[in-house]
Amino acid sequence: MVKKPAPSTTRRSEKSRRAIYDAALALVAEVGYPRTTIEGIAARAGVGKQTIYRWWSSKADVLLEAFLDLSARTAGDTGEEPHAIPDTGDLAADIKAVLRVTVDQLKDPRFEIPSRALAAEGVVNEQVGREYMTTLMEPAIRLYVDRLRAAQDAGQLRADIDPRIALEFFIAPLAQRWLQYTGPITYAYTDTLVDYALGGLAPRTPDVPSGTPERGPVGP
Amino acid sequence: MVKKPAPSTTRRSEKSRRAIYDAALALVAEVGYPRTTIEGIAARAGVGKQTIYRWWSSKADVLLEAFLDLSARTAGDTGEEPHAIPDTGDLAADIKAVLRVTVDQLKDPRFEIPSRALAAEGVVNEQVGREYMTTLMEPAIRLYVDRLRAAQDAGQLRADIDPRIALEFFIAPLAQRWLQYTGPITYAYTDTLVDYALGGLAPRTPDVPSGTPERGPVGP
Amino acid sequence: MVKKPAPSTTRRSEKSRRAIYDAALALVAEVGYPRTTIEGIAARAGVGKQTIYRWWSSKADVLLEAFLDLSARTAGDTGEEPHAIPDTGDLAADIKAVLRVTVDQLKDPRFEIPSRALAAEGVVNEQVGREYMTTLMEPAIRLYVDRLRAAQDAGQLRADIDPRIALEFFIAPLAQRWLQYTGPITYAYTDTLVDYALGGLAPRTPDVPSGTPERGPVGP
Amino acid sequence: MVKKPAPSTTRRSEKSRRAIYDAALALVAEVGYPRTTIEGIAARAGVGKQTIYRWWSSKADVLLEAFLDLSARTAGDTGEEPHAIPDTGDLAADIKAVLRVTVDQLKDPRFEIPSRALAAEGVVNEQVGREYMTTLMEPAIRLYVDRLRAAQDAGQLRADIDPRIALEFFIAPLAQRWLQYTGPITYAYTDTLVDYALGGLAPRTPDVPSGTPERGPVGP
DNA sequence: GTTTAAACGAGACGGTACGTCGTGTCTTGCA
DNA sequence: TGCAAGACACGACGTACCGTCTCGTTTAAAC
Repeated sequence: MVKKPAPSTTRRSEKSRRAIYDAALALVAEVGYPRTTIEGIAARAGVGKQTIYRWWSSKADVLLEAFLDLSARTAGDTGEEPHAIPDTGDLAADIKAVLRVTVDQLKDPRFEIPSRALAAEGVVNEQVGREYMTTLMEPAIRLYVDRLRAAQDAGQLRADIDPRIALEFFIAPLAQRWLQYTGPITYAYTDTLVDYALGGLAPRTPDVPSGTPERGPVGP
Repeated sequence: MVKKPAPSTTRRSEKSRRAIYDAALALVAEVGYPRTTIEGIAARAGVGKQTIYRWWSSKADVLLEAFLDLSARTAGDTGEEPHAIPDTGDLAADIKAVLRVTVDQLKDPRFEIPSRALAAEGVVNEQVGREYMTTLMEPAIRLYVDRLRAAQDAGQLRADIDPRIALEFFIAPLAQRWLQYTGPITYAYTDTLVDYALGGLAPRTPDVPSGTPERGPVGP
Repeated sequence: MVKKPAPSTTRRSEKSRRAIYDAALALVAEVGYPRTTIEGIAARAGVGKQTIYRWWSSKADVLLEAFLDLSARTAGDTGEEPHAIPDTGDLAADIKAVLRVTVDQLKDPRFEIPSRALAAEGVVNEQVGREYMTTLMEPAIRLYVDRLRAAQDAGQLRADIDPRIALEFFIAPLAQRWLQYTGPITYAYTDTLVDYALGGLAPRTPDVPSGTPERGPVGP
Repeated sequence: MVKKPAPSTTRRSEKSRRAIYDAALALVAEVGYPRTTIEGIAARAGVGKQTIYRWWSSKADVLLEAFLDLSARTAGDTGEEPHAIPDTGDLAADIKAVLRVTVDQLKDPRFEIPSRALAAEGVVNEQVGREYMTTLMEPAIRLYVDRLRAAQDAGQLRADIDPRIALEFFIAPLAQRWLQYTGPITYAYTDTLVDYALGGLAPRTPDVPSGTPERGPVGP
């Protein structure tokens, strides 16, 4: 997790690590990311600053790991969403359900503040950004890919669609509204996204069943 | 622009403002946003710190205005994209063309570094985020809405589609790839986005298999 | 006073300087020199650390100046000893009187603790040592030289004596006992020093009135 | 030597002790006393920090013992001065000779740096100061006392002189010049000290003009 | 010759202070 | 009188050492 040269992990104090995670998450939640400081985390965790610098290279790094740990623990508690997207046979309904859970999570302050902080840091710090992508988003993305492939096998999705791109229709608009305040985030909104994405934006013309839709203005 | 109480703007030194804009953009480009400081901007601009604090409330605010000014000047130079999305009658082609310009811009370091910095700040600082949205994104969004409405009038887009949501299929995936390093940004990619979005992801069958309620406008 | 490049002294805050002097002397008196820290001085003086680092280059430097200021102020209050060694015509009595004052001062904790700290620092840090010598000791030394020259003129002191060296007989033994705990410091002791120094250690042999006393063992 | 409670010395590693002495002296010589750290000594000696803390109570303590060991070893090599001040019958010459050796030693960097460091520490830390006095200076002082007593017996020194005080005329001025940079240290200087001290500063006249009570031993 | 308890090297730990940098406010002197 | 220059109180930075505290691992004494 973007570690310092990692001194022999054997002697490492588990208690300190836990305390640091807790302090970091608590402080970010209480005062926000920019006003969370390494000194503050250390003081709150009852830990020397050096203990943080020994194991992590930056504030973002601490928070990333703390958040990952939180996610892991939360996932451990409740088998919420982490294992797979349900496959009831109804692709639209399945994805809508998952997105509703995502909406809830985006609004849960326990998750929102640290993950927003990490996302922001990742925008400007490519290393953190890629780390965030890899450890936090990629697993979820893979679940979408799996579900979409299943849908293709079942003929519910066009076979020529790249699932890696298709899933962006579900999550990217939501992400943008969340990250950039471009609009409200509701169940109705995510439901609509799924409908639009699956059905397409252009009118259904019987004579053009599939393939590239752009063929210029159809004259009358 | 989130100003301080704004002392009588009449006496304001135009020369200082220009110098501050230039210094801010130059520093962000050279050392990145986090290592750009107000002291640094003041020193580089040959200006007292107080002159910055008098007119702006934060580093983000300075940069936001500086970037806006840059955009305005650039737009003034070349009538690039700012006025409207072309309407050749071919919706897909028009949007693809615009997205290609957007791709170019996202990769132009002159724009990328400051706008990425502002986007990051906006993620974590809601005030900046909304300001960024309003002043930088909203104008572009309106152009999309206009073009999509025209397409609806022309029957190239389903009439029951909300253009404000539809346009997110074009820009949100691109934004996410750019902000969060979730994938490469190419012309082929944006072209594909347009195709998928307009055509939909589900196979075109007379009866839509999934339980989506909007089955497209049922012609009379 | 071993200053930093000395930013234009005009803007300097007199209040801060006073507060720093007071805090430094108080802390040294209370907790001793090694446990006096720049952070502590700044906190006690209600001053930013940078204000100290701006004007002085080290803890020793602050204390040296503070002590000098204290000496100046004290001298201003009481016309104690600073102007001259009295000349009653009786050299021995005059020097004994001055040394008694010195003994008192060496035992006054207000002076002892900081000057001991400075002396210690000076032993190991030549720059501080020379500064200490120049600003604190040299003026006193000059007074001794003056008085001894007057005694030479009056025929109370051998004409071939270098006063610069002679005075060391009065102050160096005292300094050594004080600095190195080589013996108790009392009026009787300093009186004895004066007597021994003026009278010499070797027995008085009428036939050798002056000149170099070492002439080998005198036979029978 | 101000030791920690001293765990059973039997198991003690001689090799480590030697390494610590060497490292301490080397570091003090190389970077000076204040920048010599216990961590540094441990690292250089290839020894755990605890091994130092187990046997010594402070940096000063380590160095004091190391220096004492160095002195012992050096004295072992060359029978330089440690045993006695020569007694050729010529008191002045004997003391001058010893002081010349002292001058050489004060200028030998091998001795100067650590002993200056210890002296400085001793000025400010009474415990170290007394230890320094007892273990390093006292033996030498005793030699002076012995020699001066012999001189008294031989009638070369006034019988009413306290040798413990008299010897300070020889070593205190030298010590002060060395510790406090109050003047150059040369053979000529120490020779002069001896001459002045033995002969006295006041002119040799049958009746002593100044009011000093001790007029020398009044013969029977 | 084996056992066993110490001293050992290594180094993580909670702390304190370092000296530097940037913040946002306040003050001074020049133009 | 507005502005550059910059001193100020504040506070976080990342580093260096402190002295304490485990960890295995020698190693020398006691068995």
